[in-house]
Amino acid sequence: MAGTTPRLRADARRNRDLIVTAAQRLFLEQGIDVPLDEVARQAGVGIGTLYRRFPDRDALLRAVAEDTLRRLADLVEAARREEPDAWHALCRFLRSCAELRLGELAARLDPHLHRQMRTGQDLDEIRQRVIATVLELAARAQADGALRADAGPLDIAMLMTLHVYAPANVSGDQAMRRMVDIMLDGLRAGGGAVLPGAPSTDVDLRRYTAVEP
Amino acid sequence: MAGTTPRLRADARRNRDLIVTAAQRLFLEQGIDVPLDEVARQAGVGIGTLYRRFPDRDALLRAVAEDTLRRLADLVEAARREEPDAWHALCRFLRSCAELRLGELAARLDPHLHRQMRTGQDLDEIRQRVIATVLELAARAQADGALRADAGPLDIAMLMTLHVYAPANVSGDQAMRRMVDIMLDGLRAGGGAVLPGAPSTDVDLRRYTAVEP
DNA sequence: CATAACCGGATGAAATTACTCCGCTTTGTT
DNA sequence: AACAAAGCGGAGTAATTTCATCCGGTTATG
Repeated sequence: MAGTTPRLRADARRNRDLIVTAAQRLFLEQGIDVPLDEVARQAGVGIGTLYRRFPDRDALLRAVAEDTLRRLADLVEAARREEPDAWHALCRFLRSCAELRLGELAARLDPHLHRQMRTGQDLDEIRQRVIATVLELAARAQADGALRADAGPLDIAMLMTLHVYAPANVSGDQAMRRMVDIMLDGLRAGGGAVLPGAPSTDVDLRRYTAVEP
Repeated sequence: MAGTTPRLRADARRNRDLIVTAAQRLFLEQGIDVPLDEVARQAGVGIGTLYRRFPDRDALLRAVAEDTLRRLADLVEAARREEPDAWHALCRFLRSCAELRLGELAARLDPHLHRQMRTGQDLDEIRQRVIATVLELAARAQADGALRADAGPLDIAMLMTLHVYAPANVSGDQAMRRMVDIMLDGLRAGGGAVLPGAPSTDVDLRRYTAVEP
């Protein structure tokens, strides 16, 4: 991502963004193997334009992943910055994350990125930032007594990549929101465990987050 | 499904089951558009065998759906029968449902079944049974004061179709189990809502279950 | 042991998807 | 304003994937 992009003409830049956005949506709706023609069509650009900017599917995949991680980082950092209370910050982040389905997208994208190691460094840096911030919030919320003591980072990670098939006439957004709210209720301090089940906190931590390693 | 199957030779029957089982697994792992060749391969039978038993993809889809719904019905009815306490029955059902990912499978399958209405009747009958039993359990649990008053059938429906991308080295089963446990904690009476968000109980009920209509 | 049912995979048809190429349009610069 | 460079679109072709059939050999069952 260094000198490869000396500059991009205004229209080119705009189209590039349209493509990434369309890809993001389609990856979620139809899986990451959607035909690239479809992506171009949805983005409202010609297929040639897409292929010029992204020589192959992997390039597009990486671009989408980078954008996703970046938005994720923005979300969690904004929440941390603007929300004094750690628990509220966590709630806010997880909620927006679910609504935008960013965590899910990242989780789906991730396995496909490890086949191509190049440019993986950039992505990894952002990912680490996300992980660190989320963990910090969780730790603080726990220290404040707001987050259950037996909740682990793994729980947060899973909350981030949650997905439900929304019943008809309920938007995916609403469904996700509701799910997350319920889970946050479950994670709040004060409730005992309904069923035995290991707290799953005894597993190596740093490795679990939106984007699994 | 009436007189179409006068009888099936022992090996034929066995192979049929192998195919359905393999399809079930692959539909979950790779989506319902896996190549049929792959299904045959995983089932350990020739492609010819598959096509003889299931003339086209839709036939296989329907067979898998039927099996899935049947297992779902067995689960919920067994839970209701063997567990005196409604809340515990509900927990048990939702837990096993999540572990086997039956709800998710049903949800994924459902939209594709409505293109072909034939034989839809049989399926619908089972589905109705599942829905009715789950709703009954939920109502009873609520009456017992175990399930939060502001929890709706929609919440149960969503719990059934939940899915998380399990982080590496954590099995999907474990992940699902944990998620469901947390959500059940959240749904238990006693906790207040973390965030506003409509209780989503004000939507038509009978229509939301594992298999959305 | 006879035969009807069943098995498997090689095989060709059909559909999907990937990717290139080039004449025309837009942008930004002098 | 006028020119050069960068960008655009999509028709068209190649490659791959997927579907679906057919038939010689095999196995269950009475």
